[in-house]
Amino acid sequence: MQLSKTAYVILGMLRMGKRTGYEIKSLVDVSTRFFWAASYGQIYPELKRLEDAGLIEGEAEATGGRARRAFSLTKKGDAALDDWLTSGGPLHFELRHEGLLRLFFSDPLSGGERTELLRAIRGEHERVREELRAIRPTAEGSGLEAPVEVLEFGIAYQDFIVDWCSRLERR
Amino acid sequence: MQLSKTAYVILGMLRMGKRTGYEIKSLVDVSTRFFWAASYGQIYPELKRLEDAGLIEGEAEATGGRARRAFSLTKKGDAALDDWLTSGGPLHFELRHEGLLRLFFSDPLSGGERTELLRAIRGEHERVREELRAIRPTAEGSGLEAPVEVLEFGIAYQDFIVDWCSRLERR
DNA sequence: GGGCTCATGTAAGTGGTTACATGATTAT
DNA sequence: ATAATCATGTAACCACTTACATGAGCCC
Repeated sequence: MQLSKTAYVILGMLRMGKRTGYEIKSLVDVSTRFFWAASYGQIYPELKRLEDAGLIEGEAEATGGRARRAFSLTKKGDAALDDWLTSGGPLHFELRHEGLLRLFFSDPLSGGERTELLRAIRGEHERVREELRAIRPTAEGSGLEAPVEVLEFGIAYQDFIVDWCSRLERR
Repeated sequence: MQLSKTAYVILGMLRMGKRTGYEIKSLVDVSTRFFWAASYGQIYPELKRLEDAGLIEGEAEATGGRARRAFSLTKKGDAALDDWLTSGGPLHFELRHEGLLRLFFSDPLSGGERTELLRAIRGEHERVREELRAIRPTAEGSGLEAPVEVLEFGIAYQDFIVDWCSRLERR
């Protein structure tokens, strides 16, 4: 029963507590997004698949508002998540970075144009860094350790790229 | 005439000289791959589209061996590449990192299991770092500056992640 | 009344990978 | 002889994004 990585994002979020698809998406946007994004177009169909496979179960909650279905892990889903977390095998890693791509081909550009490009790349990463700093309180308030550590990594990671751009700009 | 990023990879590679689809793929694998990968399934159809759009032109070379078609940039293709290199707008940036994802959900794991996970992540990045170091001579022999700079970034980047893993492992 | 957040979904499209089919030339 | 490399391409599939449709409740 080959699950996609995004399926594990959902299982992981559900282990932290019963949640709706909407809540999962909101959580992803303030946590895993910078190293694993997910859209509604993935989440809702995946919830359906996971439910059909018996890894999660949804419960209708008529809270007066619009109908909502909150999901929780079944024993089977809990086991599947653990299996994935502790399994060996290669860890998928992929980077797509248009800035580096442009820089790679930048030899024919003028010095000014190259500096401008570096500034643009740095700007993007500064922006992401600020976004990550903004969600720090949320992560720290969760009571969990790992999300904070990963977030700190994210901030340090953006810092690293920002510094590298600055250094190159000065040359 | 919206071009995909991968189309620009092709245009960029062709500006460096006339090349076949096979050669482009080989070049990508020893240069842009770690921040922008491309497969034959993308390259050959994209070459066709670019030719139809008049951005590149192919010339059959009957070199005795199997029929091969080497492509070069047209003026139009050259201009399109320059436009992209100097245009403003947001730079697409995306990371997918299964290791960080697992780490994010690792609170329920034992200390040993978490350390094992960190070691696995570090191992992957050490492996990529060695691959990048191995292609250093190729980049340096190209006579171009930018590819070397970007490669050095790649190595430093892998180093950064390796160090971060080591630090966490010791805790 | 208007805009925001909560909430659920789907359809169309994009971008990309994997696996396959084919075959000549070159190196061991 | 046989394995690796050069070389071209396609079909099926997968993962993901974007845009849309719908609508209730809540705050100003």
